[in-house]
Amino acid sequence: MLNKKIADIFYDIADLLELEGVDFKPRAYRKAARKIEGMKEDILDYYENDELREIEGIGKAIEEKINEIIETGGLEYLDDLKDELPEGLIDVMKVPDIGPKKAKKLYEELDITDLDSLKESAGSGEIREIKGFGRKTEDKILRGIDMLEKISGRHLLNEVLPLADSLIEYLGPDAEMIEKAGSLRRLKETIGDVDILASGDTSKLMDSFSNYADVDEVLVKGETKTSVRMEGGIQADLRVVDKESFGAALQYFTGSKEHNVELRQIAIDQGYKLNEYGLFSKDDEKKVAGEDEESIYETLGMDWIPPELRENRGEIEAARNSELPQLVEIDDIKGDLQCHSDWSDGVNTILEVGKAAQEKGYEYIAITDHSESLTVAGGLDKQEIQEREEEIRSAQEELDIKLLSGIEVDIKKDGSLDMDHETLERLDIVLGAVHSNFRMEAEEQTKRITDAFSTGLIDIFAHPTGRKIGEREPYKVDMREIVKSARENSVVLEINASPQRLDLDSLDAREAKDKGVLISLGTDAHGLQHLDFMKYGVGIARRGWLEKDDVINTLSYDELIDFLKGR
DNA sequence: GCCGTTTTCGGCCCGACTGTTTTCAGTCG
Repeated sequence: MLNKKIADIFYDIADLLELEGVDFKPRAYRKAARKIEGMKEDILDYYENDELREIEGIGKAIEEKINEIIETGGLEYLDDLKDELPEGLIDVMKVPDIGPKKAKKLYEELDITDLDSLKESAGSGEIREIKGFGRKTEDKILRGIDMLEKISGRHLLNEVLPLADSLIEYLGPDAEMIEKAGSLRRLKETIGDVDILASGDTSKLMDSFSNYADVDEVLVKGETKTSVRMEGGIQADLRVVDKESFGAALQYFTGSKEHNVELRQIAIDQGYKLNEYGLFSKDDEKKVAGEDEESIYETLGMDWIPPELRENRGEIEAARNSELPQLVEIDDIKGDLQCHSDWSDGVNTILEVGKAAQEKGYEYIAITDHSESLTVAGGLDKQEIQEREEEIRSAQEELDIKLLSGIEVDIKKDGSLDMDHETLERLDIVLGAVHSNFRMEAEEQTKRITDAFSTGLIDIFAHPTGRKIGEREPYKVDMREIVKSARENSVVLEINASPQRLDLDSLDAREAKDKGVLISLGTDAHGLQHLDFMKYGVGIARRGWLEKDDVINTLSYDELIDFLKGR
């Protein structure tokens, strides 16, 4: 989509300008990028109607740049910036604790131009010799690079899933059957590459696939498999199989590897052989199943296992005993329990958020703006919360769904809450969250959080580990203690559905469920398009074995209000 | 670079923390 492309260009410009030490411009470009990225409308419409300037954050200069991008496909200004400083420095800045100043200094002093040269220099110990740097910084750089490498080559769900869906739609007419496979079908938090399985006219499918508009380069093109690299560096594989083997291939290519190893062993034990072509009897090599997945699982004496559970974490045994959970589904979700309005750092008005939620068919949505101490996000004080109340009331009059007046209140370093208790008690819903002092020791951090729980004022603990995938490690915390305290204080733990958070992760979510703690799903939307993140949260919930009753978003509005009042 | 108006340029979010210093710069949220 063009909005995304333009936004990405502006983000790059902002980074490069920051490296040059330019003031304020980066902020202007980021603001414009965020606005464009978050718009529901196609920016092309604004361009065609000559209305770009009406978008907040777009003035004369940025309008001209958008025109240039639309008309020429590129932007000279960005090319010039890249000539002045190596593009790889943008990656260097992704290492925690390296910002524009340090990145530029590393470039000037040690000729570090990208992550590779940074790693080399940090490893050789020459970074600590630079003024302003030291041993600790050097260590931290090495650890930071490690983290980045761990997810390098992997992509967030929200980058990959829409891409896979449009590919499937595009290939659909040529295919008799077509499905996502791999970690994408299992809805894993990060995705290596896009796996698509199809049956139909092989050569036609392969040709269509390699001629897809977003394909940058065809890597492999063969009889059964074609691999391409798409715009943005994501690799996509298309495999074509016979219709008779589709189920077996889908099972095989969905994985996980661990699940498949276990399943194949079970097949052997029962006198079968399982591979991507089917389930075969060992005696006469006759195919006994394979056209669909269900027949394979059934023949092996178990229920069909939803892809999200296929991690060899007990699902096979449960399937054999017909004890698989009835996993929560997206259609069970009646509302979104974390989102931000323009009262804090969201881009949309409360009414806009409410209308969008209404269009999604929700019964309710919680407006949970930040509290005062999160100044970067324009957090609200007591007075502003009261003023916001007015707007919520008037928005409510125009809506068929219910707005919950809420807050995402900061849990301060000492475990106290960043808002007076009377105000919190008056609100419909209170999310507590940690946004500062990430580096406390586990014991201290845990106490901070459990102390906050014991105020009795927190309904939901938001993004419980604070991780940002590929950007920030979770803070150190004793999750078992948190879960225990949540149970004791009737605090609900959130699965934050934002694809870069997905926090709790599926393992912690399952642990919470096992200990009798309820889960809430919140998209943490800062723009309307983020409301669509709910499906990723549901994915994590499913991977965490959660059922409808484990998730409070499945409650009707009345039930939810009763629950919040009664807890 | 945008915005808003004191209509022509000044203000733009800023406090906490860390690691490096020896009183502060850089990063982060």
